[in-house]
Amino acid sequence: MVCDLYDMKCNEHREGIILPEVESHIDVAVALPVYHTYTYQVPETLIPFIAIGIRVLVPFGQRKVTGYILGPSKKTELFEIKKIIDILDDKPLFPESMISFFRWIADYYMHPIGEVIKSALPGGLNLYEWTELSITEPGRNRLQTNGIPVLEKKILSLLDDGALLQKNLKTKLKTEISTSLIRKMIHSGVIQKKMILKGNHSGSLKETFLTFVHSDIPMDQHAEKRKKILEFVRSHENGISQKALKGNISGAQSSVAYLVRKGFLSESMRKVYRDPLGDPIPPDRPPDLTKEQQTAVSAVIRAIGNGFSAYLLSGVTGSGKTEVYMQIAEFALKKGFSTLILVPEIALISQTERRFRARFGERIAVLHSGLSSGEKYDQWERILEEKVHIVIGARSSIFAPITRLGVIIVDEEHDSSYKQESRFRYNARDLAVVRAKQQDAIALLGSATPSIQSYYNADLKKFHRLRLTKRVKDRALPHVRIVDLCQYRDERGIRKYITPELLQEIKHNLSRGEQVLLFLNRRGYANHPICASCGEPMVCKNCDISLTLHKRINAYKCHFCGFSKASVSPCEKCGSASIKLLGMGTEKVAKAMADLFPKARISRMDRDTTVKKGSLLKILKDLKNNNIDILVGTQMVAKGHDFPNITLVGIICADLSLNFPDFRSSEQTFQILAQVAGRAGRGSVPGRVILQTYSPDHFSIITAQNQDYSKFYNQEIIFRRALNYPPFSRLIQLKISGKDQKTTKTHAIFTGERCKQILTNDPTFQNSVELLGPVEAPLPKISGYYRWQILLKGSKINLLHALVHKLLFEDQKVMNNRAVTVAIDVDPVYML
DNA sequence: AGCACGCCGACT
DNA sequence: GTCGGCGTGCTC
Repeated sequence: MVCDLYDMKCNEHREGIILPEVESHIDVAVALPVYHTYTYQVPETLIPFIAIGIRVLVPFGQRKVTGYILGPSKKTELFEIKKIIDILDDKPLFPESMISFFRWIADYYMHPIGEVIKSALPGGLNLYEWTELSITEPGRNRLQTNGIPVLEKKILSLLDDGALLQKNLKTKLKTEISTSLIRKMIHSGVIQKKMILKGNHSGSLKETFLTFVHSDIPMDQHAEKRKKILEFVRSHENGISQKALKGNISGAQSSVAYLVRKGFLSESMRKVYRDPLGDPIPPDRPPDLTKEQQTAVSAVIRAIGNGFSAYLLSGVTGSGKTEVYMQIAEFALKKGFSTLILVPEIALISQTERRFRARFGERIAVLHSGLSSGEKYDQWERILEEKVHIVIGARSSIFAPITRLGVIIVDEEHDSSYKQESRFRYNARDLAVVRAKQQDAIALLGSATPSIQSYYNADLKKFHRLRLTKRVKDRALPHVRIVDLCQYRDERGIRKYITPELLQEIKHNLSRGEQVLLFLNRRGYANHPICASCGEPMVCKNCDISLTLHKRINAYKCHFCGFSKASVSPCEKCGSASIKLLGMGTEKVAKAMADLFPKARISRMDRDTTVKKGSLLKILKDLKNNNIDILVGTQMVAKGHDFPNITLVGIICADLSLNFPDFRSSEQTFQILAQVAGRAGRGSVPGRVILQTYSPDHFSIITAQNQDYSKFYNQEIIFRRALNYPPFSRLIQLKISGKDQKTTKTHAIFTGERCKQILTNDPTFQNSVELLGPVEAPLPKISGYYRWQILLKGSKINLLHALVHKLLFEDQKVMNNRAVTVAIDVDPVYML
């Protein structure tokens, strides 16, 4: 039932998309958080119109909901089978081959299959039936009378302004309303309920197109303009959209209406694709490959079309991995296969995406979180109709509806943004391998700093290893100098971090007109404000986490929940107005640079300066055109950008991620340092890096100095083995959270007890599953929610699955608590 | 998720 | 007695 990642056996393919015509019973996954699928009957007349992957409207309990056809029903009839109400699509929304993928995901991540499919598809498509409440005539009369209960009066007056969905009424009232009161009011006739269907916002965008018919127009005072329009339309052989015409000839509206009415022009609706790509990018041509690149490319293209295999491409920063990807995609295209490229989720458009666009132009589809659901739907349709064969996008693109899949490429495979940390917790990097295996495709994971997990898989020969050890054009790796921050501990303020060594190198660069990149993985000005008189730290009221001062907006901000308060706020405890600003972020570093080098052009690149659409592109453009001398940034600067003019990278403080209470902190630190250092010297001038740290002897830092991945790996793997952490064990984390401190704690302890009971009572678990916790989470309160966690550790994932399965289905009390949520995180990444 | 049912304490 | 709050279970 449950499959081991990378070793799954659920690889069934069903052929053909039309269900057997004799079969009128279908298996449907409803788009709701329910774990089972349901059987429905299709009326004889509708049978020709159904297929796997088509959505249907079905009766479910008291209402109608959207469901997805998974296939013919195999269940025996032990219950009354209802009929489907409607068919919502005229063609499937995804190829049939994806059903087994969805099924696998639902099992592996223990998530309801309907929800899995729903989050895979572009949003806003589904129909649901909701209860709408409205006031009646007797209700209006009652509203005028005196002495009616407060709550009832509130409801009546809200509904008097217009009908409301029951669920919206609940949010508007703020206080919890009982279904009983509503029921009573319906019964007494002051309000009434009606079921209404809602949803389905997106779909194809259609525009009016005009085509030329003839031009024998009567000669009157409008003739000149009409002639002009006719000639313009005539010059467009395939017709022109009304929108484009209006853009070219002002005031064409009324004339067009006339010309259409009289038959000089003909009007038709055509599907148009909304273009999410924005600025055009100049095209490029494939360069000559290095020997190593050539080896990597040919290894992969030989394998395309010959069944599943997986590759790990480890190539140092600047070794030209993207070029390898592009040539593989080009070859796959020639062979008639599609390529899916996953890139880390970063602000709107990544360097990799831009380079693919430059090479392939309109032949690619992009999918990322910056698209509206309409734009996403258009891209989805282009892929589904096989109009494009290269798809590039972030995490959720792993669900792109590609039919003839040849290769799935995961760029920067170590990046944690492949892991989704909300509602449906999955890892797109892992799913890439699973999907490739199911569809007989190639999985290619690439990184300069591969995850320990993937490198270990290569050790186990699950992945073939491909290496790029040299930078392109024989460019040298940057020289990294480590500066021990301990010797500057007693300096005042910013001098603790802007060391003489760093200063000297910056001066050197500025004098030569070369660019500097300063990296600090923390945004804002000061991240640790404390009261100068009583020492109380300034914390967020929702999160129990230190607030960060942001000078630009003149306010303290919480980086977890977004809460903010004015920068003049006094101490909550003693009321003193004098606040000491300890700690520092990119804003403070940028200011220090401006003070030290008043003539230098300084820019900042972090989430605060890039939220506005286009602002990231502007920074990148300024860098490219040498309009920036010093760029200060967070980890955002380390992600896939190519800055050819940067020759000096200063890492202000390398220790920030080293002390996290997380078994992956060394790995994360090595990755970020090696990546940032790799930003230096990507042009013709060799790069230098100043790496400042309080732990100059830590192996993550020493190995990052030489970008020596295998040395890092060999040390880290010893720790993992000794402590039995992944990749030597598997983990499932139960994340328990609730608004009430006490009930959350109680439920966490209760859940822990249930786990312990199952483990001791069932002999299959003996000595093979380890229970750690329940404990309060390292960040015990975020956004007003108290957080606890339980970690399940074992050598076999199927035993961990079996345990959680028992919690899910045999003990309703654990998962069905209304006040406390227990989230299941299979292969957790973020464990704070 | 959303809805109904039914058990209980508080009130006429 | 009955109203309304809340926990529980079900949806083909």
